Amino acid sequence: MARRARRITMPRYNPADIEPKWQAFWETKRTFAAPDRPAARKRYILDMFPYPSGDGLHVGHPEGYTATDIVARFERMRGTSVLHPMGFDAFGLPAEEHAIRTNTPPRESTERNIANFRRQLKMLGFSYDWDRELATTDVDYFRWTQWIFLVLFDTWFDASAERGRPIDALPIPDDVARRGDAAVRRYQDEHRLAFRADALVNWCPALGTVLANEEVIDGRSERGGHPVERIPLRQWMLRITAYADRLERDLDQVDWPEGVKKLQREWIGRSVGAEVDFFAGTRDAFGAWQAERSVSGFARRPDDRVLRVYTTRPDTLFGATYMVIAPEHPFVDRLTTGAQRETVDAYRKAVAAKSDRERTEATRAKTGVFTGGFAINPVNGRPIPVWVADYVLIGYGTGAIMAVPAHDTRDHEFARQYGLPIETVVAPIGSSDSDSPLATDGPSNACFVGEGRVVGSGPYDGLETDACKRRITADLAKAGLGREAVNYKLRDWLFSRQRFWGEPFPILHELDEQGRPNGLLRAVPTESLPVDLPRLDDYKPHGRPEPPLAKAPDAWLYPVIDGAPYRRETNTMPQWAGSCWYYLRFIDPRNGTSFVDRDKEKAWMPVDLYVGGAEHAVLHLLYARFWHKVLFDRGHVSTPEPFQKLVNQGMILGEIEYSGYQEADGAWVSRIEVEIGEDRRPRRRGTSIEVREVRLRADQVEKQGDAIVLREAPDVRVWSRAEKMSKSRGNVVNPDRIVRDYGADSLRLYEMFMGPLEATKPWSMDGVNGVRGFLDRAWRMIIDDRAETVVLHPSVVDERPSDEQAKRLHRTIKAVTLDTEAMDFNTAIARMMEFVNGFTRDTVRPRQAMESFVLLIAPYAPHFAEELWQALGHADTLAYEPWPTYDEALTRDATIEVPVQVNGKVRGKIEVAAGAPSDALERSARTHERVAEWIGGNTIVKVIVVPGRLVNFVVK
RNA sequence: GGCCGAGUGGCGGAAUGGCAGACGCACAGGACUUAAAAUCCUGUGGGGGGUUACCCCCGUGCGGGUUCGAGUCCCGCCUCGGCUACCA
Repeated sequence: MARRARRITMPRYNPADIEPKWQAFWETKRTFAAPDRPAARKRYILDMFPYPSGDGLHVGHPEGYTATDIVARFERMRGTSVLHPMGFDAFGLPAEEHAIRTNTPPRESTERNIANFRRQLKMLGFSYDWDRELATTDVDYFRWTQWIFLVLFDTWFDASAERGRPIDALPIPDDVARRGDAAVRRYQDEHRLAFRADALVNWCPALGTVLANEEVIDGRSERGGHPVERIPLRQWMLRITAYADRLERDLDQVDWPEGVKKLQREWIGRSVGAEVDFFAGTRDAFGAWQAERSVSGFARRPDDRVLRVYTTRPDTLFGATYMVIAPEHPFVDRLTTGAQRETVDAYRKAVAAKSDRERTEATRAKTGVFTGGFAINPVNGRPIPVWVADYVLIGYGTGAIMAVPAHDTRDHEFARQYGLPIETVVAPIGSSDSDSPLATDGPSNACFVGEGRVVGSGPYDGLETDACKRRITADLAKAGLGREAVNYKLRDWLFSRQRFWGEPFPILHELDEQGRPNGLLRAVPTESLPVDLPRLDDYKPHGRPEPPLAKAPDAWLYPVIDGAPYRRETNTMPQWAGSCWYYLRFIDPRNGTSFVDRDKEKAWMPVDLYVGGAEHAVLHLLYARFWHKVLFDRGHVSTPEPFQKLVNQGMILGEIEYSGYQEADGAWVSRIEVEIGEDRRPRRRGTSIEVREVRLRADQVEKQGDAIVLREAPDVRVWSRAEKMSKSRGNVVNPDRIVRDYGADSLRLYEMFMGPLEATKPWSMDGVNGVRGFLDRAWRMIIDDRAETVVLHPSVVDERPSDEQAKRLHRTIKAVTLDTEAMDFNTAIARMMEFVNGFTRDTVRPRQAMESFVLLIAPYAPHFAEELWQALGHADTLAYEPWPTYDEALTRDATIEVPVQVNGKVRGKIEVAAGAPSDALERSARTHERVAEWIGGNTIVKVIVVPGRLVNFVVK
């Protein structure tokens, strides 16, 4: 027994021994501490830091982390100065919910969860510089989050210079200045990048708390299913819209996946069109108004008599047959006639009760009511009815539209539903074909949203869409009735949350003599930062629609500064805040006087490689870019963009599962006979017979042609698919278990070997086992597994590699180097497997080749490599050993095999010298016996020769 | 509905427009063993032919196209996955 135990623990590859050993080594030697400033070439390699949930890491985390770790270790070995830090995005709802449930401060559970995450990350052997670890919840960290907020608060956007500038530099109009100091301060407050405005919040009376959007599902609270109301509350906003153009434009500078750039562009949603004023008065007064406008020009703000719309299709103005205003539009009351008042009021009330989600449910039929009022189309003087409908949003454009049902699908749907006229004003170019929508559906029913030629529009007839847009817009501008306008889908960022577990705003509200806020704000002086969270007696909701911090002790809530009493801002920042700038703090995490040292920032920024999930493609990355640009404008950072290269790792799904469907009596139902009903329950197609999904084992099914069928009943098709890992499906893979059973290096290697980093891939336990088998074989290639201690395999000797071995070695070095650079980790691993397969067969394994191999695999399986490096006689870590180099000449064969095709089909192969020229190739190919047979008596029409690749005879 | 991505052996996947299926898993056969496990070796897209070396046909979701040549490029579809949702 004793002998057996020794055999297993020593010479066999045993990750349970060597992984903790090397982790301890790296930690005590501070192997991966990054220099303050890079020495030579630098790489800042960053992971999107995790939210430390109570569940710990799932296998998706190590995917991206392993990828960046490989790049970091690879770069260090190439002499690059590497900054590779890790931290925790630790504010968040789950911790607060836990706090409410258990009445313990959220910091306690947060720190427990961080400790668990840290343990798991260290167990995987990532080469982070742990000296730089931070959490967004650290008081030392959010002190600077608050400081940056004050930078935003101190900045206004100078549109003419297109950049943020100090609020002191904001020009104050004379009339404001004349009204005194308070008026000036209010004017400044209105122009800050951080400002306050009324916005709707989700207030749940039953829970007595305000809910985040993600806590509201179908108008009810996620917990308990209680109704949620939308009530207005004074909120902090960040003026991200001011940066919309730059956020869009600067996407050209970064090396990001095109898909992510596109998502951001669409989220910003820049569109160019026109604002047009419709006179909302009588036809008689219209002429006078027109005359007035032709003198005064287009009004900066529309007065009470006009309804202003935004359109991207001014060319369709003649087709506007009605107008729609949003239910929240201030003109609703004015336009509503007595007869319609009751209907309109009822409609608005009904709409107000609906959640955003209900309102935007696309499958829902459009609703709306007529106001009884009319407005006059400025291009033809025709009065058209004004409706109220919730398909028009108050927050976009002007909150009012001209409806052109012939050329807009939404207007078309609405018009058909309420019997409003549809008038065609654009004809598709070349529309005489029978397949045009106009021809098939009849002009009055058609909806053509494309561009074409203008018809039925008086003087504009015959123009093409673009030309007509320009002409009409210019004509309207001349008449003072319209102007070109740009709009964005992007809205200002609602930045406050009614939560405890977030960064407090460093803002004070001035109080009047009665102790009530007078509406004037004061920033907490930067030397008084941080504003820490107070300790609360309990974390239960207080039942009022205001933040939990309103429950804070008076000593916190009502500070006195310079003898004046203030009330602290009680909102907290959203979770996004901390992640907007953590990459900067990593550069200088313990700086007590500045958020980051200017020189260090200059030396390390930008982040060269940023890896994370695609779920952050828009919000996190857009918010961080926005903050970065503000800091850039104010001279605090040196680069206009924070993240140079972005890579999204793909999702890891559960193991492939097979499932079939059965009726209640056990009868199988083929997959194609199953449909999912409205209630999301599966039933037999076209019937009401419910069927249930049954999990099948792999040996119960087989593949027949394109279909997977039941082995016992081959006419029954079944499903084969991999699902997202989820607790409810029971297919979650726990990294702790994988590390225990296979080792961290196997987990790392497997996740990289599964497929391309960016692809969605199913998990496979057999795959993990297979990769472990590779490490076992590689171990035995170098270590004598029959010895009592870790000693080299007798085949490992100090000899020069044979020519054949040298070729294999140099080819492996080349392939692994290029693949690692390109982040093609799966193929790099395949090349290393080939190396092991080759050298395992050799009984002479030159030490030099073995050492190179160990260095190549080091970024991928670092513990494994360190142990072998030590066995090969090295005392120190290999983390900074020079990356192996290859000799291009040694990777090449002297002679190569070239396929010869006849009419594109391979009919033979010829052996030629590697550098053989075309004519030699062709000559050799012609002599090939079987090729000659295939050419036969035909005439050669053409010969294609690609030197080194192939010869192709085209014959007739 | 829109946008993005993907469809290649039994499975995960590989392939600058140039020999489809590298590498791994699984499976099968063999060696070692009293035996099993482990390990090592060999084979493995489908179909057909041949005594062996080997040869032929088909094959990258479907239908077209460009090209001497297409998994790869273009057009039109189908299926699956992800994201998104009336932005005028």
